[in-house]
Amino acid sequence: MSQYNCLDCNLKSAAAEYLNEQEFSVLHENIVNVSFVKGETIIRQDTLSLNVAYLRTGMVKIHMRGPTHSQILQLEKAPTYLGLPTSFGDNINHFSVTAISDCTVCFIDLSVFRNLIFNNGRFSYQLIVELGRNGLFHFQRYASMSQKQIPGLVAETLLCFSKKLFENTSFTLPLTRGEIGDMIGTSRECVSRVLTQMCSDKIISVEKNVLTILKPEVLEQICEKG
DNA sequence: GCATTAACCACAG
DNA sequence: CTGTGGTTAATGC
Repeated sequence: MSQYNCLDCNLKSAAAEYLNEQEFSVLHENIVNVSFVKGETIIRQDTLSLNVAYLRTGMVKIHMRGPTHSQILQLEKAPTYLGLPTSFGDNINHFSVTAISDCTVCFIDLSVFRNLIFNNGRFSYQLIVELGRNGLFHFQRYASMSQKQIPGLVAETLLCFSKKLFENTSFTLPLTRGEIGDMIGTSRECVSRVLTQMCSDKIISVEKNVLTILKPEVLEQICEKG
C-alpha cells in the first residue's frame, strides 16, 4: 500500500477531482505506488493487464512492436492515466510503456477502478474526455504519418515536444534520433539529416542534447506543408 | 531524361 | 549513439 493518502495527493487526475471521501478511501486501500528509474519498463506488451496505471510524476514513451521496427506511438507526461485503451479494450497489453525519465506510478486494482466508473458519472466523463482526446490525437497522427514528408513529420514532432510536453521553446531531447525515427516511421539517418539541415538553416539549434526552436513560424510552416 | 526524396549500407568519431 | 557520404529505387515534371 502507498504511504501517503490518496485524498491528500496533490497530483490527482482531473477525473479524481470528482471522487468523494469514501471513494478515495476505497481507492487508497487498493492502490500501490511504485518508483521507476529512466529506462525501466512500466507496462510490457503481451503481458496480462491486471490494473490501471496512473502516472503521477515523470515522462514515458508508449510503444509497440511493428511488423519490422519498433513503433513509438506517443510520449506522455504526468499526470495521466496509462494504458486505458488496454485496460478496457483487452486483458492483454497491446503496447509497452517505458520510463524516459524517473517516474512514479500508481497501480490501481482494475475491479476497484471499474466500480468507480459504474458509480460516479462525473469521474467516468472525465475519463471519456481523456480517451477521446487521445483518439483524436492519433487520428491526426495517422493522417500526418501517411501524407507528410520527413521534414514535415520532424517539424510536427518537435512542435509537439515544445508545445505539449515541455511548454517551452527550448528543451532536452527526450528521445534519441533513432527513437524519433521509430516515432515517425523513418531511419535515424533521415532524422539526423533533417535536424542538421534545420540547424544550418537557423530554424533550430542543438547543443549537446538541448534543442531550441529559433523560428517557430518556419517550423510551423514546414509542419503544415509536410 | 532529370530532379527530388528517402531508404539502406558502411565507416568514423 | 550520431553524422556523413555513396548508392539505389521510386516518383513526379
